[in-house]
Order: sequence, then C-alpha cells, then structure tokens
Amino acid sequence: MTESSPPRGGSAASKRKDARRNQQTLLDAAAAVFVTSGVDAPVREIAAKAGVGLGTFYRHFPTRADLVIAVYRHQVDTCAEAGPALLANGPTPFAALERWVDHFVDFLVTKHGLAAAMQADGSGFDALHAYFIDRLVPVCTQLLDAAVAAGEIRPDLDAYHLMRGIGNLCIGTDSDPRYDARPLVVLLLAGLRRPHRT
Amino acid sequence: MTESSPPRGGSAASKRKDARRNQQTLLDAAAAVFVTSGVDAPVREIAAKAGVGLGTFYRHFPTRADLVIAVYRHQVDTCAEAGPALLANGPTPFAALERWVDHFVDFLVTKHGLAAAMQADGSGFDALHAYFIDRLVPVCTQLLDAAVAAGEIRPDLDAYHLMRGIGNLCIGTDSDPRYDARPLVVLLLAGLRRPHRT
DNA sequence: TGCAAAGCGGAACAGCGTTCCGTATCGTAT
DNA sequence: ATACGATACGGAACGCTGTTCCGCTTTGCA
Repeated sequence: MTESSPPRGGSAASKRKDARRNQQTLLDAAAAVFVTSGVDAPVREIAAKAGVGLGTFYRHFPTRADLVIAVYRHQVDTCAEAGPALLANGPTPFAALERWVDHFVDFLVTKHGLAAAMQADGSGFDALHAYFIDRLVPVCTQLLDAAVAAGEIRPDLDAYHLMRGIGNLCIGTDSDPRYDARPLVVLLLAGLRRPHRT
Repeated sequence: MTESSPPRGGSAASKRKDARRNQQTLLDAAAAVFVTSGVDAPVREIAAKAGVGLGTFYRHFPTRADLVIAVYRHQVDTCAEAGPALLANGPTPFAALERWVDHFVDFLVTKHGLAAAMQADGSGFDALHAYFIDRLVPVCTQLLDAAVAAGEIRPDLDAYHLMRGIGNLCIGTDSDPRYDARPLVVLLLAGLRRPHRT
C-alpha cells in the first residue's frame, strides 16, 4: 500500500506547462466550491469555476474521488501524522486517542458531505473511502493498541470499525443544524473504556 | 360492503377500482425490488416490475419517500409499539432499551440502503427521515427516560441524537461485508451507562 | 519557422427523478 | 345497452447528473 493511485504517473514536472497550471486551477476551484457547495458539487460547476472544459477535468482527475483525494490529501496526511505525536506527548494513550479522534471529527465535520461521500456506495467514491482507510487505520490501530496495552480500554474493537463508526456518526452534521456528532463520538469512546479495576 | 357513500370522509376506498389495484401492485413490486436492489432502486424499475407507467407511479406516490414510507410503515409501527411492551416486560429499563435498539438495528440492516436513504440530504428522502423521527423518537424518549429514572444511564443524550447516531452507524452494513454496525451500537449504549455508584 | 505530440473544449451519450398531456378505462345516468 | 363525464393511465419529454469522445488548439522542440 505504498502508493495508492495518483491521477497521473509522475506527479512533479513530467507534463506540459499549461496542463500543470490547469490541474492547479482545478484544485483551487474545487477547494473553493467544496466549501460552498460540498464535495458533491457537480463536476460542471467545478470546471466552470476553474474556467476549463469537462475534458480537461476528467483528464486530470479520472474520477471524482481522485479530485477529492487530491484536495484533501494534505490534511489527511497531517491527521495521520498527528497520531504518533499525540501518543508521544499525551498524558495517556486514551487521552491521545481522544484528541486524535477529535481532530478527525473536526476535519470531517467542516467538509460538507465528505463523511457521507466516504461511505456512499457505487457513486465512484470508493477510492476515497479506500484512501482514508489506508491512511488512517494504521494510525488508529497504533493508538488503540497503546490504550489497550495501558489497560485503559477493552480490546473489543478494531481500528477499522472505530474509524468507520466515527465517520458514519459524522454524516449529516452539515445538513441538520440540530444534530451534533461530537457527543455521540465521545460516547462511543466512553463505551470502549475498560471498567475500572478493583 | 358497508361502503356505499364514497364522496364522504374516508381516505381508503374513495378511488376507482383499477387505481387501488395499481397502488397495491406498486407496493408489492416495490417491496420485492427493495429486497434485491435496495431502496434506491430506480423508479422505472419499480414501475416496470409492477407493469405500470411512470405517470401511474407518481400519481400514487408523489415522491419516492412516500413509497418507502408506505412499504415500511407497518414495520415501523410495529417497532414503535414494541417499545412500551419491552419496557413493561423487561427486567430493567436499560435492558428494554437494548432490546428495542436491537430490533431497530435489525430492521435497518435488513433493508438495503434504508439507513443511508434516511440521512441522505436533498434526495427527496426528507419525508422518510421525518417519518422515522416522528414515529420512533417518542418511543425512544420513553425508554431513555425510564432508564434515566432507574439510574442506569446518564441523562446526557436526547432520543433524537441516539436514534440518529444508531441510524448513522447502520449505514453501509449491506455494501461492506466486513463492516458490522452492531458492536458499535452496543458500544454507544455502553457509553451511556452511568458509572457504578459507590 | 515548422510540426508532431500533448492538451483542450464542449457536444454527445447514458441514466436518473419528475412533469405533462393525449388517450383509454371506469362508473353511472339514461 | 349506450353514452358520456370523471378518473386514471402510459410514456414521451424535460432538466439534471457523471462520463466519454473527437476535432481543434496550444506547446515545446528541432
């Protein structure tokens, strides 16, 4: 799982100048549109905002998921890298896990429709799901294992299910103002705690 | 029999014979298609299976949500009615809540895509979401209150959030075989438990 | 400057939910 | 039995998606 699947072969400078420029324009436009219209924004809207045609869009990002991944790759990587750091600095592994999960929820909740898109079936977003899982499950596993080793939580749950559950809980936070995923995520983690030893 | 003055009052038998027949055919076809293709099955597929045109479909069910509600109304009502019964027969309110939630999860998990459709935004499924909430939140509130009164759980969470969280956790159970929502739901409820008093 | 090769734009295709209206059927009054 | 108005039907058509395809333009090198 070293390399997932970048849109094009070499990422750096193996293309024509205008091609690279358009790709960047597209990324910027997508980032802007995602904020206002969510990640489900029509491809045409993004292409229009970038001032390019549909052909250009699809050449750079064969599937919508590739675009979303490209837009958020940096933030996902940052989130992944925060795991070990929190583990090193946190008072306890469980506290580190709590904070890391909080970061993750923050990320999901601020990206309209991202959580939903990640779990959506057959919408061509499978690659997005896979990317998140590949990148974050190992980190989550590390945090979970440490907390288990410290005797803070039960070993019942694997990282995949935890990530998946958190992601699911974050669905719809943007469309329904009265729904707040955070308390539920807290509860989920609380349910994981090992009953205090006697 | 006993229906001789149609122009008045009743909602049921005031239509033409073929209309009622087609409505039932549509319901049967939908129920069958939902099992195989999920609740997101194309309207055309359902209409074709029922052997009727699209116009007929939309006259009977102005929106897709109306169809889904009509198909599952009975089961939702059954679920709602099970609440008080479980509360009366269960050893403790929390046990009743657990069982009731289990029934609810069973229901959601066996209907492909139902959980996802319920939370889907702007897909015309809002009415579906509203129906579930209207029907089940009161029951859940009753169970929750009883458990709180019995000192079994913390009063942190309102029924809407719990229902919503459970519904969200059930999303994607059908499309991903390795994902199982049940343990997560159990964990969520476990997180609700009041720490044992001294 | 010339000229492949690489890239671009947008028309076109397929599939969706939904609307609309000419036509067929039903129920009844004659 | 027939005629006729109300009711319901079927499916073409519209608008919106994602995606593909191909004639034309731009680029970068000789």
